[in-house]
Parts: sequence; C-alpha cells; structure tokens
Amino acid sequence: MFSKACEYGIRAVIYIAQKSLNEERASLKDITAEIDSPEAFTAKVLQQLARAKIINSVKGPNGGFEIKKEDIDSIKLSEIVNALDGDSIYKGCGLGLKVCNANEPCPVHDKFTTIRSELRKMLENTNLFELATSLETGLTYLKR
Amino acid sequence: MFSKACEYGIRAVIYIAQKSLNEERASLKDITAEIDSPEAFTAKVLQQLARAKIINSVKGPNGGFEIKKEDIDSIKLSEIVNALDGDSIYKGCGLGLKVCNANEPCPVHDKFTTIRSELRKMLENTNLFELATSLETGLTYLKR
DNA sequence: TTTAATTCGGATAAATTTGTCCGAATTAAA
DNA sequence: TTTAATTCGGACAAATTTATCCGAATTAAA
Repeated sequence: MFSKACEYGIRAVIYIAQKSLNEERASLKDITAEIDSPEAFTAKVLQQLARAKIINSVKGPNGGFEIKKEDIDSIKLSEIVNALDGDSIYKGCGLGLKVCNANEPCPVHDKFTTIRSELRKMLENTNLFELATSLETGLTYLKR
Repeated sequence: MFSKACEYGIRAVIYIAQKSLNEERASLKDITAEIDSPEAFTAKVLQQLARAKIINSVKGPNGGFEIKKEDIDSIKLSEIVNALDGDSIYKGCGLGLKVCNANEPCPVHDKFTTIRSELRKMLENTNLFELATSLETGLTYLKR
C-alpha cells in the first residue's frame, strides 16, 4: 500500500511527535533504534520530510528532529503520505490507465473510487496527536 | 495499490472473459493490442494466471487464452489479485511491522483494518462477469 | 509431413526502490 | 578555539520490479 520510505516516515514522525510532546528532540540514532529501521535510508526520508516542512531538523550536538508542539494536532497523516508517496493513492486509475474518470471509466472505476475516497478521508482525518498519544500511553507500538 | 503485473493481469483477464463469452479465444497479440501492455511481460503474467488455473492456455495455431463460460461469474477479482500480488494487501501491517494485531497494534492499526476489510470485501464480491459485460456494452474501457 | 502460429521458459537488461558509505557542513559545549 | 555530536548531500550498491529477447515446444492446418 505504502512504499517502505513512507512506512518508515510515518513511524518516524509519530515517534518524533511523541518526543516533542515531552519537549525532547529525537536524533536519527534514537529514531532508528525506536522504530527499527535502516539508519542511512531513514535519514533520507527525514530530509524529505524536513524539506516538506513537516518536521524541523536541528544540526549540531544535541540536535535532531522535532515538531512544534502546537502543530502536532493539525498535521494529518495525509500530509506525510503526500510528501513521501505523492497523491497516486487517491488519484490515478486502479488498473493503471492514463485516462480514467466517470465519463470514460475502467471496469473497476466505481468500485475503486469508493474505497479510495474512504482511504483519503481516513488519512485526512487522522492527526498526529492521536497517534502520538496512543504510543505514549503504551496502547500501540512502532516496532515488533 | 497493485503491481503493474497485477494491473495488466486484471485487464487481460477481463478482456479474455469478454472474448470467451463470445466463444472466442484471445491470443497474446490480441490481448496486448487491446489492453495496451508490453507483450513479453504480459506473456509472463498470463503464464502465472494459467498456472493458477484462472485462465486456460491453448498452444498452436488458433491458440490463445480462454476461460470456461460457466466459470466467468464465479471468478472473483480477489482471486486474480491473490494469484499475482498475494494477500499482502489484506494482511500485513500498514506501517510494515512484522507483528501487528488487535493485541499489539501499530498506531494506525484500527483505521487500516477498516479500510482493508472494505477493500477485501469489494474484491471478493466483484466477479468477472459484471466486469466483462460492462466492457462488452461499451460502458467501460481497458486502454486509454 | 511440412509449415506456421502460437504459448512456454530461461537468460538477460533496464528502471525503480531500497539501502549503504563517507566526507562536508553546522553548531553546542568543553 | 578545539572537539565532538549531529544533520546534509552526493556517490554508490543491492534488491526488486518491470521489461525484452530468443529459441524450444506444441499443434492446427496446408
């Protein structure tokens, strides 16, 4: 469903958000240990997210990644996915046709638009705060 | 969402079904012209589908691919997807965790199980007959 | 029996995604 | 001012997916 980059990215951002809620930065090493992901590859993903302004990066000793506390409940899952995988999950034909719309649909067009629109809604309605707090309270996990 | 192989596979099978409903076989050339896909690659996909018994292949002159007429309305989209992409769309964690279930969920587990289960239902409830007839009546398209 | 149309299967190549390495830049702290 | 902890960025490597090539096998029809 998502690329590996996106999977790591979502996990990393949730972890960074949790730390940020506790007024702490998360370093790359910290993150990759906590979400169990390849370090160098995750670094690239974090750079992408920083360029997309979803997270903030701070260089130097005691540096790392952070998210402004007050932004955490306004950042949606959809923004992270969009920054890393683009919008091909919502848009684009399920069977790969270049042109596919209500007027000239592929055979599965209607069935897919329903599912995709629900996926879109879900991603747009899920914010980082709820994901980070479920992690904080030990209800959910980022590795295993 | 699906691999290219799966996209071509679904399109090909729908076309083969349409031809089969008209008592005709579809040759590889015929298929790739009709769904606008790379010939050699599509051949591999069709072999996979033949091995999975979803379509039947006939060698020699006037050979090609076919589906038994009476099977067409019992073949579900889910079988095609399963044969080509496996069951990772339904199963497997949305964030790539090896272990992720109701007891030890990732932060997006609940939200994803809902979407995935709807996707699964949709694929399991969509049969080849409806897809092939919508194509036959000119309501839908396989290339463009 | 020969020919030609077709699928089959293995080898290979190209493209994309995933992943690693390492030196440069930044910056807080000693 | 030096050191050390950190992110940044470019080059490279490995793995996977997508795609091509070509000869072998099959088989209907001439």
